[in-house]
Amino acid sequence: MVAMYAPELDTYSITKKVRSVRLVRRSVSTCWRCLPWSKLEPEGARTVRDAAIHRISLFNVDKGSRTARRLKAYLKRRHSCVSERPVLDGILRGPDRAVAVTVATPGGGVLLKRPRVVLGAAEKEALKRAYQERPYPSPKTIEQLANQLNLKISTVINWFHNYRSRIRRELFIEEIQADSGGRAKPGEVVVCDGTKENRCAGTVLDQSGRPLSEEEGHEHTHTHSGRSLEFFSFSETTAPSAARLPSDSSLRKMKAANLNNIIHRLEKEKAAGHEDSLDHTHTHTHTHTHLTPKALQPCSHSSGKPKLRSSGSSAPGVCP
DNA sequence: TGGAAGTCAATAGT
DNA sequence: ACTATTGACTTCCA
Repeated sequence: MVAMYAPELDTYSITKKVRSVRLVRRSVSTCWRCLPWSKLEPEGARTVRDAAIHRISLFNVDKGSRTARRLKAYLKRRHSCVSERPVLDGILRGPDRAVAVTVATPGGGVLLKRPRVVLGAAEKEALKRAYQERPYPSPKTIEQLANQLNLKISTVINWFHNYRSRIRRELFIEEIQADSGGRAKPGEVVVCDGTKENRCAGTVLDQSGRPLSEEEGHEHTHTHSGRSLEFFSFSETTAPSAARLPSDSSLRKMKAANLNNIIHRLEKEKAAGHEDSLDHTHTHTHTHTHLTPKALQPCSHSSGKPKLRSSGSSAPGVCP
């Protein structure tokens, strides 16, 4: 029910207003009152569009309310606008309450279905290689990547965000499993790809699951390459569920406890002089085991063009 | 301001 | 029809 998501939405008045001008033949109450938010398409969207076109005051909700924000996000996600001034900007404008639905252009703004960007295999490969080079690319690098791949900058940014997030999530699951099964040595993690397509790209992560940037790798490596790095193999049983992980506080607590455990162990190892015996010849595929928070900050400068390779990979940390 | 975390939804795969 | 994947988005935080 919409009410579950937007309890303050005045569906009755919406129905009344829309019906009163006979904009839609279909039952508006069906559109707004009996369907979950996710099922508003196409009726819900049409209703919004119709209302927008005819300048109907549609939503009697606070502009900053969750309903308003959710509606805006919903529309923004699912529609684009051919108006000169986006419909979205107008929908939630107005005084704090009684937000009016308006349309900027004569003839009515038309909400069009926004096509989903589907990255091609070559683009994904290039992005992954760029990620291996620099998990935290600078804005300049992102721009260059976007240009080279003919993508929007926001798409590249989103891709890196999502990619890091999903790698972290999978890592977390593996660490939880490792903790219970004693299989892996957390903190010394070379995570494979994080996607179904290529699970072995060899990304180096820090103790919190954050991949190091290229610079960080150079600056903070050479410390524990003598250790045996654990290559996680993402199990088919856990990976799919990763996208639907519970997000409750217990999970956070588990993660925090796990990370504390990792840090504690690493510090003990360091105190025991493990680092003295480390091989310093390896490159940034291996990460420092005791990175300071500062060292974990993303680099702020660009190292130039991302090194995109068309085939094969000599990128560091890549699994054979 | 940028990153993490969480969420939504389009699309592909089964 | 259902599920998994993944691009895009939001909020929160340092």
